[in-house]
Amino acid sequence: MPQPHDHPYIVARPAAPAAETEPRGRRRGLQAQTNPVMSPASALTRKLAARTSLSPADLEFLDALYDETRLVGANRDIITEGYKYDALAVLRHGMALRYRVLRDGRRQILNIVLPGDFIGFPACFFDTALYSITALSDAVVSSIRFPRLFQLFGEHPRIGAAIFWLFSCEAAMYAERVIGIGQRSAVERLAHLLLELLTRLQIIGLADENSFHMPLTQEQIGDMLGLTGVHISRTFRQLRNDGLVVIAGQVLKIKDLRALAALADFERTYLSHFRMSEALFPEEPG
Amino acid sequence: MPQPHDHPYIVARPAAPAAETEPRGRRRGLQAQTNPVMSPASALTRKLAARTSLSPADLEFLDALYDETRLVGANRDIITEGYKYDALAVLRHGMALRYRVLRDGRRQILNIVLPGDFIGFPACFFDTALYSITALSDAVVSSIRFPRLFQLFGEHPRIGAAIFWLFSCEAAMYAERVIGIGQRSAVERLAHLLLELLTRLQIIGLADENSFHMPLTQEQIGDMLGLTGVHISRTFRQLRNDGLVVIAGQVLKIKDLRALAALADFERTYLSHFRMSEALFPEEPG
DNA sequence: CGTACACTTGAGTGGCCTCAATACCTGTGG
DNA sequence: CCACAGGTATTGAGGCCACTCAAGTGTACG
Repeated sequence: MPQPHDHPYIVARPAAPAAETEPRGRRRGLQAQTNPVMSPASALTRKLAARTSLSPADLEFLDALYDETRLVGANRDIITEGYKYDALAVLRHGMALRYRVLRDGRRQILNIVLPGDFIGFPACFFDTALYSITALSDAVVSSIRFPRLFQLFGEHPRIGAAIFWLFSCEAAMYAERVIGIGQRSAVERLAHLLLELLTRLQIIGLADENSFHMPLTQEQIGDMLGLTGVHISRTFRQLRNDGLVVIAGQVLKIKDLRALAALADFERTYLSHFRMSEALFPEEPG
Repeated sequence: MPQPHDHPYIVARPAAPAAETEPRGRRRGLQAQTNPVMSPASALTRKLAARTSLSPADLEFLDALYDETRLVGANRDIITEGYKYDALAVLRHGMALRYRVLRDGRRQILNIVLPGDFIGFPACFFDTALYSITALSDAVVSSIRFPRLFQLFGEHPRIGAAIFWLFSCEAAMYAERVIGIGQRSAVERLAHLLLELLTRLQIIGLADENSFHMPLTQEQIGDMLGLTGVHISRTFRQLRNDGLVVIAGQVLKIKDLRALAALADFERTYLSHFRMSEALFPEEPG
């Protein structure tokens, strides 16, 4: 994957446009990333394999896991609130936002969906979707129909348990956001979000030691943290003035990781605790 | 259980307390559920049966579901953050709070756990618990060890799917709280909480048409909504002045349900949407 | 009758919001 | 090439919602 660092989150685009100064040929064409969609292991497989040991049969099953794959253009809904969906899906490529719009137009972004994350939890377990999910960039989504999901639980218990555990992570991340919005100040929330993004992007190989490409506008960050975009700008300035972060273009670099973590009360543990309890595996498979 | 009316929200107390202002013989709504503590069906079984049809074998399995049962006194932790737990548990009796305390002492209450709710999701799927759960009143907790849980998924797929769905509800409730704290004002949040409590208590038969016993102090409500207890007091006054609610003793009565729901932008659907998708059952069991 | 706890209410403060103006970048079209 | 529009970020002025601090009430309990 030899791309520079313009849009590091687009994993598979072969000819990624370099810097933002360069002229780019076509804007919203989807054709670029079609063929090498997911190289040897998908993001989901990587996430699972990092947490539990998978048998060759498991890996084979994961390779043929998806029922259908579709492309979603940037800024288009993958899931729309109120509609019915009867399959679980996985975001295999690109990024997306899960959000809800209230009657009066206020919007709350619940979380950012990264490659390898599930889409449709908890939506697909309800009769109609509770939230909308919109693609931040061109995205690739694959679906898993329920029969296959249950087959999975029956025949590949380790994968089933791991997926169970991924759902737990999802719930835990919502809970962490409740804590953040409920109790922390604007700087703390922003610092926490930056560290969360850095950590999650590192896990799937889309961030280096201390910098990453910020995929969100300041207004989106505000909608995510219960603040206004204007105030996000002021808060960023504060972080910059304190020498904690540097923003160059759309690349955000964390200059003092320890200080930022201390400010945010960020416990890396809360993401590294995201390892599966061994108790989930009372018996080893053959 | 020999104490007087000090903790009236303890479900199973035979002599339900009266409101302190008016000497009426029985409390409204609390009367019905007094003696049949957990009789014929547990709260969990009732919740499941309301959503899916259970075979006699399923019911029999549910009756013998629990591995051990223990009592927890009021104000004692059922689960403590940072410790390891290797079983899923169900709150069978009493109420509890799930919360996290930050370094500087701020506390965020994530939700209130009612009879029939799971304890230990997502805690038990991590190596150490992410949050603490403390008993509001004397409580009865039963645990389900993992082997039995997996047995359940293998041998009683309908129950397994239903439990899956309950976890989805849990995640969705966290997400709703994010939306509430992130976007709504103090009155809206409080109104929403009151309606959520009313609805959830009604489902398990602990509330009547428009009133219920408020199990939380105002400071606890504040910690739940990201506000201070003082401001909860002011907000309650506003709701009282507007003729929306009445508080007598610890019984909260909603006088104008429609107006309160409109104020809170409360969609009853968001709880009634909590019915399981039929898609979860591609095939009927025998 | 004194302590403890929850609730109420007031006065003053502060964090974040709203409104608004400006600058910048990018793509589009004259 | 420049003009223009749309989206994004920055910065200022003023306002409001919720906070902090504090005093006072009512109830429960020893």
